[in-house]
Amino acid sequence: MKRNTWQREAVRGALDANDGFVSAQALHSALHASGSPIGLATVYRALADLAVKGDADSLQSPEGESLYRACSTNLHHHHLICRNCGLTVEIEADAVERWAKDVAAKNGFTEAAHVVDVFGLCAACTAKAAASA
Amino acid sequence: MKRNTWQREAVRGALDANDGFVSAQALHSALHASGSPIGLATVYRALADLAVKGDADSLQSPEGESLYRACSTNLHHHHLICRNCGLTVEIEADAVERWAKDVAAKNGFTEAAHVVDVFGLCAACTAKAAASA
DNA sequence: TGTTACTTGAGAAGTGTTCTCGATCACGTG
DNA sequence: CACGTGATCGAGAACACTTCTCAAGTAACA
Ligand SMILES: [Mn+2]
Ligand SMILES: [Mn+2]
Ligand SMILES: [Zn+2]
Ligand SMILES: [Zn+2]
Repeated sequence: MKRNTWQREAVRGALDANDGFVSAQALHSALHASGSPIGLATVYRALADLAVKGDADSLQSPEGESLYRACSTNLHHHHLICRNCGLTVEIEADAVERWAKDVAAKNGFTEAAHVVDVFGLCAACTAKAAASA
Repeated sequence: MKRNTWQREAVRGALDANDGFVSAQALHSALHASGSPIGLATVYRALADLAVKGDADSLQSPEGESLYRACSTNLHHHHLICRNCGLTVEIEADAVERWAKDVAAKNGFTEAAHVVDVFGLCAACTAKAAASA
Protein backbone atom coordinates (compact mmCIF):
# COMPACT_ATOMS: atom_id res chain seq x y z
CA MET A 1 0.00 0.00 0.00
CA LYS A 2 2.81 2.38 0.94
CA ARG A 3 5.06 3.10 -2.01
CA ASN A 4 8.75 3.72 -1.81
CA THR A 5 9.62 7.09 -3.21
CA TRP A 6 12.86 9.01 -3.14
CA GLN A 7 10.93 11.75 -1.35
CA ARG A 8 10.15 9.58 1.64
CA GLU A 9 13.70 8.36 1.75
CA ALA A 10 14.99 11.90 1.57
CA VAL A 11 12.90 12.94 4.53
CA ARG A 12 13.95 9.96 6.58
CA GLY A 13 17.55 10.60 5.66
CA ALA A 14 17.36 14.26 6.59
CA LEU A 15 15.80 13.34 9.90
CA ASP A 16 18.52 10.83 10.61
CA ALA A 17 21.19 13.35 9.73
CA ASN A 18 19.84 15.66 12.40
CA ASP A 19 20.42 14.79 16.00
CA GLY A 20 17.99 17.24 17.50
CA PHE A 21 14.30 17.94 17.03
CA VAL A 22 13.53 19.83 13.83
CA SER A 23 10.46 21.36 12.28
CA ALA A 24 8.97 20.30 8.98
CA GLN A 25 9.87 23.65 7.49
CA ALA A 26 13.47 23.48 8.69
CA LEU A 27 13.78 20.03 7.22
CA HIS A 28 12.32 21.23 3.96
CA SER A 29 14.78 24.11 3.87
CA ALA A 30 17.67 21.78 4.57
CA LEU A 31 16.59 19.46 1.79
CA HIS A 32 16.21 22.33 -0.63
CA ALA A 33 19.60 23.69 0.36
CA SER A 34 21.14 20.37 -0.53
CA GLY A 35 19.53 20.47 -3.95
CA SER A 36 16.39 18.45 -3.42
CA PRO A 37 13.26 19.74 -5.15
CA ILE A 38 10.95 18.01 -2.69
CA GLY A 39 7.72 19.80 -1.91
CA LEU A 40 6.80 21.16 1.49
CA ALA A 41 3.50 19.29 1.63
CA THR A 42 5.36 16.07 1.00
CA VAL A 43 7.70 16.74 3.90
CA TYR A 44 4.72 17.29 6.16
CA ARG A 45 3.11 14.10 4.93
CA ALA A 46 6.27 12.03 5.29
CA LEU A 47 6.89 13.28 8.81
CA ALA A 48 3.32 12.56 9.84
CA ASP A 49 3.66 9.04 8.47
CA LEU A 50 6.94 8.45 10.25
CA ALA A 51 5.39 9.64 13.49
CA VAL A 52 2.39 7.35 13.09
CA LYS A 53 4.63 4.40 12.31
CA GLY A 54 6.66 5.16 15.40
CA ASP A 55 9.81 5.83 13.41
CA ALA A 56 9.88 9.42 14.55
CA ASP A 57 9.00 11.15 17.78
CA SER A 58 7.15 14.40 17.68
CA LEU A 59 6.47 17.13 20.16
CA GLN A 60 5.34 20.71 20.18
CA SER A 61 7.85 23.44 20.81
CA PRO A 62 6.84 25.99 23.44
CA GLU A 63 5.96 28.24 20.51
CA GLY A 64 3.52 25.70 19.19
CA GLU A 65 5.46 24.34 16.25
CA SER A 66 5.56 20.59 15.68
CA LEU A 67 9.06 19.17 15.90
CA TYR A 68 10.25 15.74 14.81
CA ARG A 69 13.19 13.52 15.56
CA ALA A 70 14.38 10.07 14.62
CA CYS A 71 14.93 8.54 18.01
CA SER A 72 17.27 5.70 18.84
CA THR A 73 14.47 3.65 20.31
CA ASN A 74 10.81 3.35 19.58
CA LEU A 75 10.05 2.60 23.21
CA HIS A 76 8.21 5.27 25.16
CA HIS A 77 10.55 7.90 26.54
CA HIS A 78 10.88 11.63 27.00
CA HIS A 79 13.28 14.39 26.08
CA LEU A 80 15.56 17.05 27.41
CA ILE A 81 15.86 19.62 24.66
CA CYS A 82 18.09 22.63 24.16
CA ARG A 83 15.81 25.46 23.17
CA ASN A 84 18.67 27.18 21.40
CA CYS A 85 20.28 24.51 19.24
CA GLY A 86 17.80 21.66 19.44
CA LEU A 87 20.27 19.22 20.98
CA THR A 88 18.24 16.44 22.50
CA VAL A 89 18.87 13.93 25.26
CA GLU A 90 16.54 11.00 25.55
CA ILE A 91 15.43 10.33 29.08
CA GLU A 92 13.58 7.53 30.75
CA ALA A 93 11.59 8.10 33.85
CA ASP A 94 9.78 5.14 35.24
CA ALA A 95 8.85 7.16 38.27
CA VAL A 96 7.16 9.76 36.12
CA GLU A 97 5.38 7.07 34.13
CA ARG A 98 3.97 5.59 37.28
CA TRP A 99 3.07 8.97 38.66
CA ALA A 100 1.16 9.93 35.51
CA LYS A 101 -0.77 6.69 35.50
CA ASP A 102 -1.58 6.99 39.19
CA VAL A 103 -2.73 10.56 39.16
CA ALA A 104 -5.08 9.85 36.26
CA ALA A 105 -6.51 6.72 37.86
CA LYS A 106 -6.97 8.35 41.24
CA ASN A 107 -9.05 11.07 39.67
CA GLY A 108 -11.21 8.74 37.64
CA PHE A 109 -9.64 9.62 34.31
CA THR A 110 -9.26 7.00 31.59
CA GLU A 111 -7.27 6.84 28.39
CA ALA A 112 -4.62 8.99 29.95
CA ALA A 113 -1.68 10.26 27.96
CA HIS A 114 0.99 12.57 29.17
CA VAL A 115 3.23 15.27 27.83
CA VAL A 116 6.54 15.48 29.67
CA ASP A 117 9.34 17.51 28.16
CA VAL A 118 12.19 19.45 29.68
CA PHE A 119 13.55 22.46 27.83
CA GLY A 120 16.72 24.27 28.73
CA LEU A 121 20.07 25.48 27.46
CA CYS A 122 22.62 22.78 26.81
CA ALA A 123 26.13 23.15 28.25
CA ALA A 124 27.54 24.45 24.97
CA CYS A 125 24.80 27.01 24.49
CA THR A 126 25.06 28.06 28.11
CA ALA A 127 28.77 28.72 27.65
CA LYS A 128 28.16 30.60 24.44
CA ALA A 129 25.49 32.73 26.09
CA ALA A 130 27.79 33.53 29.00
CA ALA A 131 30.62 34.50 26.66
CA SER A 132 28.49 36.89 24.62
CA ALA A 133 26.85 38.48 27.64
CA MET B 1 0.61 51.87 33.53
CA LYS B 2 -2.12 49.23 33.07
CA ARG B 3 -5.56 50.76 32.79
CA ASN B 4 -8.73 49.22 34.10
CA THR B 5 -11.19 48.61 31.33
CA TRP B 6 -14.45 46.71 31.29
CA GLN B 7 -12.89 44.54 28.61
CA ARG B 8 -10.16 43.27 30.89
CA GLU B 9 -12.68 42.66 33.62
CA ALA B 10 -14.94 40.82 31.24
CA VAL B 11 -12.15 38.48 30.22
CA ARG B 12 -11.13 37.81 33.78
CA GLY B 13 -14.75 37.22 34.68
CA ALA B 14 -15.29 34.83 31.80
CA LEU B 15 -12.17 32.93 32.74
CA ASP B 16 -13.32 32.68 36.33
CA ALA B 17 -16.72 31.45 35.25
CA ASN B 18 -15.08 28.56 33.44
CA ASP B 19 -13.59 25.77 35.46
CA GLY B 20 -11.61 24.14 32.69
CA PHE B 21 -9.02 25.33 30.23
CA VAL B 22 -10.47 27.38 27.40
CA SER B 23 -9.14 28.90 24.23
CA ALA B 24 -9.12 32.59 23.45
CA GLN B 25 -11.61 32.02 20.68
CA ALA B 26 -13.97 30.00 22.87
CA LEU B 27 -13.84 32.73 25.49
CA HIS B 28 -14.54 35.35 22.86
CA SER B 29 -17.51 33.37 21.59
CA ALA B 30 -18.85 32.98 25.10
CA LEU B 31 -18.53 36.68 25.74
CA HIS B 32 -20.26 37.50 22.49
CA ALA B 33 -23.01 35.03 23.24
CA SER B 34 -23.65 36.83 26.48
CA GLY B 35 -23.96 40.13 24.67
CA SER B 36 -20.49 41.56 25.02
CA PRO B 37 -19.12 43.36 21.98
CA ILE B 38 -15.51 42.78 23.02
CA GLY B 39 -13.04 42.29 20.21
CA LEU B 40 -11.10 39.11 19.59
CA ALA B 41 -7.74 40.85 19.62
CA THR B 42 -8.57 42.27 23.01
CA VAL B 43 -9.35 38.85 24.40
CA TYR B 44 -5.99 37.60 23.17
CA ARG B 45 -4.25 40.58 24.72
CA ALA B 46 -6.04 40.27 28.03
CA LEU B 47 -5.28 36.56 28.29
CA ALA B 48 -1.62 37.11 27.49
CA ASP B 49 -1.47 39.77 30.19
CA LEU B 50 -3.15 37.55 32.74
CA ALA B 51 -0.73 34.77 31.94
CA VAL B 52 2.27 37.06 32.32
CA LYS B 53 0.97 38.38 35.62
CA GLY B 54 0.49 34.84 36.81
CA ASP B 55 -3.26 35.27 37.18
CA ALA B 56 -3.89 32.63 34.54
CA ASP B 57 -2.20 29.41 33.64
CA SER B 58 -1.72 28.57 30.01
CA LEU B 59 -0.83 25.46 28.12
CA GLN B 60 -1.02 24.14 24.61
CA SER B 61 -3.62 21.60 23.70
CA PRO B 62 -2.33 18.55 21.85
CA GLU B 63 -3.72 20.21 18.73
CA GLY B 64 -1.53 23.23 19.28
CA GLU B 65 -4.08 25.73 20.50
CA SER B 66 -3.26 27.90 23.51
CA LEU B 67 -5.61 27.31 26.41
CA TYR B 68 -6.05 29.41 29.53
CA ARG B 69 -7.43 28.92 32.99
CA ALA B 70 -7.80 30.93 36.16
CA CYS B 71 -6.21 28.62 38.67
CA SER B 72 -6.87 28.55 42.37
CA THR B 73 -3.24 29.13 43.18
CA ASN B 74 -0.46 30.97 41.50
CA LEU B 75 2.08 28.52 42.80
CA HIS B 76 3.70 26.23 40.29
CA HIS B 77 1.60 23.15 39.59
CA HIS B 78 0.41 20.95 36.78
CA HIS B 79 -2.87 19.72 35.36
CA LEU B 80 -4.92 16.69 34.59
CA ILE B 81 -7.24 17.68 31.80
CA CYS B 82 -10.24 16.02 30.19
CA ARG B 83 -9.68 16.21 26.48
CA ASN B 84 -13.41 16.03 25.88
CA CYS B 85 -14.95 18.58 28.23
CA GLY B 86 -11.93 20.49 29.49
CA LEU B 87 -12.51 19.60 33.13
CA THR B 88 -9.27 20.25 34.94
CA VAL B 89 -7.74 18.94 38.13
CA GLU B 90 -4.77 20.75 39.57
CA ILE B 91 -2.00 18.45 40.63
CA GLU B 92 1.16 18.93 42.58
CA ALA B 93 4.11 16.68 42.09
CA ASP B 94 7.16 17.47 44.11
CA ALA B 95 8.75 14.26 42.90
CA VAL B 96 8.35 15.35 39.30
CA GLU B 97 9.70 18.79 40.10
CA ARG B 98 12.80 17.30 41.61
CA TRP B 99 13.19 14.84 38.78
CA ALA B 100 12.98 17.59 36.16
CA LYS B 101 15.55 19.69 37.95
CA ASP B 102 17.88 16.74 38.41
CA VAL B 103 17.73 15.46 34.88
CA ALA B 104 18.53 18.90 33.52
CA ALA B 105 21.42 19.47 35.91
CA LYS B 106 22.90 16.04 35.36
CA ASN B 107 23.06 16.72 31.64
CA GLY B 108 24.59 20.14 31.97
CA PHE B 109 21.46 22.01 31.00
CA THR B 110 20.65 25.39 32.55
CA GLU B 111 17.52 27.51 32.69
CA ALA B 112 15.43 24.40 32.59
CA ALA B 113 11.68 24.58 32.33
CA HIS B 114 9.33 21.68 32.01
CA VAL B 115 6.04 20.86 30.41
CA VAL B 116 4.10 18.24 32.33
CA ASP B 117 0.45 17.71 31.50
CA VAL B 118 -1.79 14.69 31.68
CA PHE B 119 -4.71 14.43 29.28
CA GLY B 120 -7.48 11.87 29.53
CA LEU B 121 -11.20 11.36 29.74
CA CYS B 122 -12.81 12.38 33.01
CA ALA B 123 -15.13 9.96 34.77
CA ALA B 124 -18.24 11.66 33.38
CA CYS B 125 -16.98 11.69 29.82
CA THR B 126 -15.81 8.11 30.14
CA ALA B 127 -19.30 7.07 31.21
CA LYS B 128 -20.88 9.04 28.40
CA ALA B 129 -18.54 7.48 25.85
CA ALA B 130 -19.30 4.00 27.12
CA ALA B 131 -23.04 4.63 26.95
CA SER B 132 -22.96 5.86 23.36
CA ALA B 133 -20.66 3.08 22.18
C1' DT C 1 -12.47 69.56 32.29
C1' DG C 2 -8.57 69.12 29.35
C1' DT C 3 -4.52 66.65 28.19
C1' DT C 4 -2.25 62.68 27.11
C1' DA C 5 -0.93 58.31 26.57
C1' DC C 6 -2.81 53.71 26.86
C1' DT C 7 -6.36 50.71 25.04
C1' DT C 8 -9.57 49.04 21.77
C1' DG C 9 -11.36 46.68 17.57
C1' DA C 10 -11.94 45.78 12.62
C1' DG C 11 -9.51 44.10 9.37
C1' DA C 12 -5.04 43.01 7.37
C1' DA C 13 -1.14 40.32 7.86
C1' DG C 14 1.65 36.51 9.51
C1' DT C 15 2.64 31.64 10.48
C1' DG C 16 2.27 26.87 10.56
C1' DT C 17 -0.37 23.21 8.56
C1' DT C 18 -3.66 20.88 5.59
C1' DC C 19 -6.32 20.46 1.40
C1' DT C 20 -7.17 20.27 -3.72
C1' DC C 21 -6.49 18.28 -7.86
C1' DG C 22 -4.10 17.56 -12.19
C1' DA C 23 0.34 15.44 -13.26
C1' DT C 24 3.47 11.91 -12.14
C1' DC C 25 5.23 7.55 -11.00
C1' DA C 26 5.70 2.96 -8.25
C1' DC C 27 4.68 -1.53 -8.77
C1' DG C 28 1.94 -5.74 -9.49
C1' DT C 29 0.09 -8.04 -13.61
C1' DG C 30 0.22 -10.24 -17.90
C1' DC D 1 9.19 -5.50 -20.27
C1' DA D 2 5.21 -2.70 -21.43
C1' DC D 3 0.89 -1.59 -19.30
C1' DG D 4 -2.75 -0.05 -16.22
C1' DT D 5 -4.11 1.83 -12.05
C1' DG D 6 -4.19 3.91 -8.03
C1' DA D 7 -0.97 5.88 -4.63
C1' DT D 8 1.96 9.94 -4.40
C1' DC D 9 3.58 14.38 -5.52
C1' DG D 10 3.68 19.46 -5.52
C1' DA D 11 2.11 24.22 -6.35
C1' DG D 12 -0.91 27.01 -4.67
C1' DA D 13 -5.27 27.73 -2.36
C1' DA D 14 -7.41 27.29 1.83
C1' DC D 15 -7.45 27.04 6.89
C1' DA D 16 -6.97 27.98 11.83
C1' DC D 17 -4.87 30.45 15.17
C1' DT D 18 -2.49 34.50 16.49
C1' DT D 19 -0.48 39.05 16.07
C1' DC D 20 -0.13 43.53 13.96
C1' DT D 21 -1.80 48.18 12.28
C1' DC D 22 -3.74 52.38 13.11
C1' DA D 23 -7.63 55.41 13.64
C1' DA D 24 -10.97 56.18 17.20
C1' DG D 25 -12.07 55.88 21.99
C1' DT D 26 -11.24 56.42 26.84
C1' DA D 27 -9.01 55.85 31.71
C1' DA D 28 -6.23 58.41 34.62
C1' DC D 29 -4.52 62.38 36.58
C1' DA D 30 -3.71 67.29 37.30
MN1 LIG E 1 6.20 9.00 29.84
MN1 LIG F 1 6.43 21.19 37.57
ZN1 LIG G 1 22.20 23.99 22.73
ZN1 LIG H 1 -14.74 15.34 30.58
